[in-house]
Amino acid sequence: MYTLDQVRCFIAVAEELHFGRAAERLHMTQPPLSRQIQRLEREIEFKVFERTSSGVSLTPAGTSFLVESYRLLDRVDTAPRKAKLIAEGRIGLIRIGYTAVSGYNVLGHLLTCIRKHLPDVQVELTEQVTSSQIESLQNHSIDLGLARPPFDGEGIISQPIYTDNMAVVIPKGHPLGQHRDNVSLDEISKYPMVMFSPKDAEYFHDLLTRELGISAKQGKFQVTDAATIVGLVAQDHGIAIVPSSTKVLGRSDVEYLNIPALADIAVELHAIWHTDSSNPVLQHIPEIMSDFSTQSLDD
Amino acid sequence: MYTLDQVRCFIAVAEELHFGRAAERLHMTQPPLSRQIQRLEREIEFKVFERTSSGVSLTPAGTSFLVESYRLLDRVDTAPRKAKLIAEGRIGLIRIGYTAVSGYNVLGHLLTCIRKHLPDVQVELTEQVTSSQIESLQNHSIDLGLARPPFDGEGIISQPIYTDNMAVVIPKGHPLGQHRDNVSLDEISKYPMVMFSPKDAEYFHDLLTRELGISAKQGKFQVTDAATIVGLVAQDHGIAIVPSSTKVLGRSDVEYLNIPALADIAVELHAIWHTDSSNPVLQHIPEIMSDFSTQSLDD
DNA sequence: ATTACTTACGTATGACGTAACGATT
DNA sequence: AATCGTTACGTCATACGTAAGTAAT
Repeated sequence: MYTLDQVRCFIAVAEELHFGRAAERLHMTQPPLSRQIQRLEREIEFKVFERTSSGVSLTPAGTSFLVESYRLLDRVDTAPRKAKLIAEGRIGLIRIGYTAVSGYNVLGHLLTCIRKHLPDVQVELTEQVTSSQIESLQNHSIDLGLARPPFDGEGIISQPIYTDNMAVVIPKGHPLGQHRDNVSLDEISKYPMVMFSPKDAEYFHDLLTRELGISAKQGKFQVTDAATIVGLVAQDHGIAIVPSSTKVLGRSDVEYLNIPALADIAVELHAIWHTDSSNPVLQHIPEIMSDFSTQSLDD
Repeated sequence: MYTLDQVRCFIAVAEELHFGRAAERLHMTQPPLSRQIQRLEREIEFKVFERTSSGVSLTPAGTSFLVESYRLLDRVDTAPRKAKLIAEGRIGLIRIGYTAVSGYNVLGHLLTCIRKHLPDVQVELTEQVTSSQIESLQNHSIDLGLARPPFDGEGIISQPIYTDNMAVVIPKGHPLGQHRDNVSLDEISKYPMVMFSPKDAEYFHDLLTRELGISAKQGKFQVTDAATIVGLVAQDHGIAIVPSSTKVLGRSDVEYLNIPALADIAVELHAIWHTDSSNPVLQHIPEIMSDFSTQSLDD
């Protein structure tokens, strides 16, 4: 097999079309250069130069081999640097799972931070409920999740990234709208509600039932996706308690009430990842998160 | 700079994760292998292996460098073969200029032959009149042309590829249609004609005026493109004498007359190329042409 | 003690440089 | 005669293998 030195010799001669000058450029004398070329030609089994009376010229195959040689040396040069960048997590891919609600608000800001810190890292996004994200993290089919507690999977690390609060959403013109922002929970309990699913929206479901004492039976529908809940509310299928960030859905057919009973209820979104993920991009999560937390998310 | 031998050593150890076995696979002993890896690590300035008590493992950067190494060695392996194939004209690009009429018929068959002989050669097609093809050949902006004589450019080589004949084209329902295929030239001269342009369709223009003695003045329009001529005939702007291969245009609003006066008029299409084209694909023109000539073009 | 990688040292392959050679203008 | 690439030959660097060393189980 031929060597990189031979390729470098070849390129020099091909560029100079003169063994003497090429040797000079390579800080060597003609004879060993000549031998290197001969050896290269023996290894690759074709002549790269035509040695005529009037000088040296590339053969057709040599001409083609020259461009291949450039590419080869380029790869030789970039391979270690690229490997280092990959290992440092500065280039590569990060696959992120996110809950639908986080997509309304937090995700965009997170992507901005990622872009800022790691401009050459590709991002792949998949909408997934929390339980599915944990499974994917353990499969190693995603690298990072944006999810709601609890995280009971093995090896899952979580860090709070954003705190939202809950609000009552009612259809436009609903009687509760009259009292604006000063409604008690008891009041609300009189109306049928669209509830979060206990399975795929465990966090919100438990929050409503446990923390607020709302009966699951009050819900005529059990829905996973907050956007769907708001949609059902708009179409008069009940009222609901949803994260405030659903406001960015921008629906004009609903109203939000920031009632006192919900004022102290904080709903947390966490970034989660797996301890033994091999993706080097995750190294930068701390710096990205700390940058993220300095930004205002209000809109 | 690191060497390919070092890369091969690295791959062996990375695959075995064991210096001893890797050395065995490389038909050498552990010490020099160990030194090769050390040297590699010194050259690329990062450690590729973690030497722990419990054995050898790849560092993150080493893991990335492994995939780069595979690609590198792959290129080392393919570069000479690729160069040889390019030089032999078995892979690469051939840029072909063709006249509009040749596109109706000959071009397709030629491409079939090229595909058959040179399945891995890409073909780029540009419609050009003969004079423009010659210019492009001299510019080296095309490699091959399909054109009509004469070829008076410097260094142009031509070879006949297809012989067509001329036919009278008349609009459907035209009085000449009654006599079907038994019309004299004199008869035709009574009707206004759509003529070929003397500049961009020199070959056909000269054929009609010189060989058949048709006066240029008989033409109300002078047109470059045969398809346009047939279109104008269809719309009753005159009759015309055009190559028979325009029949493949498939227009039902015109009729063709194969009159005796045109029976012996052969119109030739040539493949043309330039002596000092550097495109190695042209080496295969002879074989392609001889294969082409054994095929029937009638449809 | 054994296993496995690294360091030390002597040997040999091979790459360089000088010198001589051959071919062309 | 001069230029330029190749062959011949002696020297030195580099890479190998053997042997000894070191660290961990």
